[in-house]
Amino acid sequence: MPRVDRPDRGQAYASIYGMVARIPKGHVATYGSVARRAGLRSARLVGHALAALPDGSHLPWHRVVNRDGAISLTGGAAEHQRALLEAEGVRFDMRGRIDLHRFGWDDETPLR
DNA sequence: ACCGTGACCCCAT
DNA sequence: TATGGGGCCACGG
Repeated sequence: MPRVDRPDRGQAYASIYGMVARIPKGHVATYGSVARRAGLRSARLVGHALAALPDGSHLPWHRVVNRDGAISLTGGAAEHQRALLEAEGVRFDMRGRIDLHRFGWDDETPLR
């Protein structure tokens, strides 16, 4: 019997991908919120699952950012993600952060 | 099996 | 606002 609070990797990944697919265009969700919505307790697992996506994936992986509203990817990939978001209307401030009060999916509030 | 390393997050100070 | 420490999970050496 699999533990309900710790589903196997396949279940976890499926839940994560399902939630990411629901993020509306022009909005973003955080790793932590995706994890919670998917019934998981690890935000890291979300990042791990997204990193495992094939290049041609239709999933809107770029709509997932960290708690600060910033992009967690490093190097050129970060600029790619930012370009994809800006193309759908998401704005970044001077410090490269997104206002989650404005663009966060479903009442996502930073700072507790 | 142990340890380090992440597309992370939360709390206390 | 900024650190430090702990929790979380998968992977690779």
